[in-house]
Amino acid sequence: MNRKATALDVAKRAGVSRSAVSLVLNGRGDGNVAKESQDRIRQAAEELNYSPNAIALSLRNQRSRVIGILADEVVVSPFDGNIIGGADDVARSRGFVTVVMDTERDTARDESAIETLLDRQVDGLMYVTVGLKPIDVPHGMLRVPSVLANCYDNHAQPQLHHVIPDEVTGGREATEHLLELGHRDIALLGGSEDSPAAPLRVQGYRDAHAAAGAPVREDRIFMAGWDIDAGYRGTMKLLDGVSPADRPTAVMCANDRLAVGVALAAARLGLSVPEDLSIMGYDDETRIADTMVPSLTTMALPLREIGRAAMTKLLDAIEGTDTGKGTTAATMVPCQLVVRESTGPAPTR
Amino acid sequence: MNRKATALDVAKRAGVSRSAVSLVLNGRGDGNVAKESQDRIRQAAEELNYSPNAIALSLRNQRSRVIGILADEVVVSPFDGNIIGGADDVARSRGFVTVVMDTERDTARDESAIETLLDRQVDGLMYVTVGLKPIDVPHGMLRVPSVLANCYDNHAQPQLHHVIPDEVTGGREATEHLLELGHRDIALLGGSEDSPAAPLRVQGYRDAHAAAGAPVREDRIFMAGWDIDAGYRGTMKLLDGVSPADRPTAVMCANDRLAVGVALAAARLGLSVPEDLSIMGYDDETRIADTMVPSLTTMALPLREIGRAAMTKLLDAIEGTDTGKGTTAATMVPCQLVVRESTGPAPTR
DNA sequence: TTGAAAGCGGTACCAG
DNA sequence: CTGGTACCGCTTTCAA
Repeated sequence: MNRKATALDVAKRAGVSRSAVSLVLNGRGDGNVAKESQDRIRQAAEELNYSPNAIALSLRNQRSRVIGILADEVVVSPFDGNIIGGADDVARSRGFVTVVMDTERDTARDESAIETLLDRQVDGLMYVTVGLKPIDVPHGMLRVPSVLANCYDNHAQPQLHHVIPDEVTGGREATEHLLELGHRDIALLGGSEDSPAAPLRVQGYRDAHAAAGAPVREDRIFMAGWDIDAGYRGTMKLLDGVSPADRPTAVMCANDRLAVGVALAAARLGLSVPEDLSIMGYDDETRIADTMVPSLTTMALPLREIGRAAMTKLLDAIEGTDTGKGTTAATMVPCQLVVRESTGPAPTR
Repeated sequence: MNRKATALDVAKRAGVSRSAVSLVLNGRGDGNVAKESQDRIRQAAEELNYSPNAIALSLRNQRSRVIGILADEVVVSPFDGNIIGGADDVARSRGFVTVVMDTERDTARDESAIETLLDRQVDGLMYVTVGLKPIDVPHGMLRVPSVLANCYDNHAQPQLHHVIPDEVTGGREATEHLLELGHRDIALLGGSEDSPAAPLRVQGYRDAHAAAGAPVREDRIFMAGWDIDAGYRGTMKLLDGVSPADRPTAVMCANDRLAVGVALAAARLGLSVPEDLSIMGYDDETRIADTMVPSLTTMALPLREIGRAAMTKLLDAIEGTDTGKGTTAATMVPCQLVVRESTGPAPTR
């Protein structure tokens, strides 16, 4: 627990002044410090295992090279973690460090968390949410460069750039996959209206049908919720006791957990997947979609990419690399179809 | 993006010196500063929305009131997030802030992450892992007070206190629950040997049998893995084509995802849960165990409590509240049985 | 009761 | 090429 070496320690050991140490270790030794001293300094630093005190640096430079990330729910979610992972990748590669504060869904803590971060001189701020959602941008976020990831400003005049997945296209491409397999009666378990992602995915579902000239049956669309039991119950309602001719041949789900419920219900009803029924997930949730039996065809959310894009935008703004002021206030990142085993050709009847 | 007010700003506005501001705002105004000045100072601070610069404070006090948390995989896991949540609770309540760095399973990044944290003057360090596991304690952790959560020191002479779940008791109590329901033929899907948790839970399973005088059938124990497909395939091997008299009446799983696989397989085989087969999970994974159909009886990992206990231990050490040096080097936190719908009385035959 | 000054660990400027 | 010095924002000691 002994204290770390300081620049002064290094200077003493090398027999020079602190300023020399600073110059050399920051690569501006040539032309300012004698070659010989440079070597001694570098060696001394090595021996003492010296690295500059980031706190002192921050105070001096008025910038900390720290990006504060405010998450609403990383902590219990397998989802937005990937956003943070992607953001962290980019930050590290550009010499920044991220610190994460999680409010565990208590938005009342937003402001004070931001204040804490601001007191620590963060150079920028990023707000991350688990699901796509509108937020009230905490006041303090306007005081430093900031960006929103997977969420967007609730206000009429958005002040911050946001990066979100392209849910409409995602919903459309998922549906197209099913249509291409010959399905013409595709049920939709659509999540619930409390998430803005749900209606967007439904929109994609409609768009795909329209483009294919396939009629949409409104009675096939259920806003059921997001969990396994909702998928199970929805499927039971849809299929139990229904004659094969009247059954949808595919179910598209607003997330993978719903799809698990659908598969469970199908199994109880003695239906084979995908022979009798194709199941399409959404999210590509790790350890769920890839390990289901059969494994789930799903629309992967580009979480990592969202994090990367948001952080890139943010750092560009901080470092003044940002090219245009007039660039769009939003970035849409495409989702990615992952074809596995739970979807197949529509059964002939 | 205007700069924050400093103590000097407050002093000017109140017409006093910086020292006075410092004294008053730190509660040591009485006896040192005139009542009248005190009021003016407090008012000025309020008006300027002043809060001290944490960076400067850290530099001055040589302590930052920041706890660094190194996580091996929060980011993609729904699990150890709760440990961090619990730890953060405790830290905040005691006036500390936590900053999380995630290495995404790349232990090569451990040392440098710790170094980064140390450069930022963290007052203490906590290492958190997703699953129970032995680790090589990064060198730097010995330089400040540190604690291990959900993991433990690989070395012969452990230097750090660790907080882990009591897996043996967890495995035993889960088994006891089944035994009490009358089950005498309980299969075990035990995860895999690469996790130290697996053999401990198996040990609990054996202990419970021994205590109940029930023989253990070795051919009922499978080290299958941890995912849905492993649970599915294990169950198929166990039950498919086996006459009812030769079937186990319950399956105990090393985690909830295995249990999902078991339920799926049972459904395909036309078996009812829990009437024909009881299923016991482990972990109490959010949104899985509680929303399965039927919902899973499971052994909840005390993740939040682990985080709380570890942080408490750490802060006690930092603040010198720690009572005894000779206290145990480890804390075991009990797991908690959560009874839901997937377990029931053993079928009579 | 108040204000001036030192120092935490750096960096950067400037005179020598 | 070198070392002294000011300053980042704050706390604390000490002298007035």
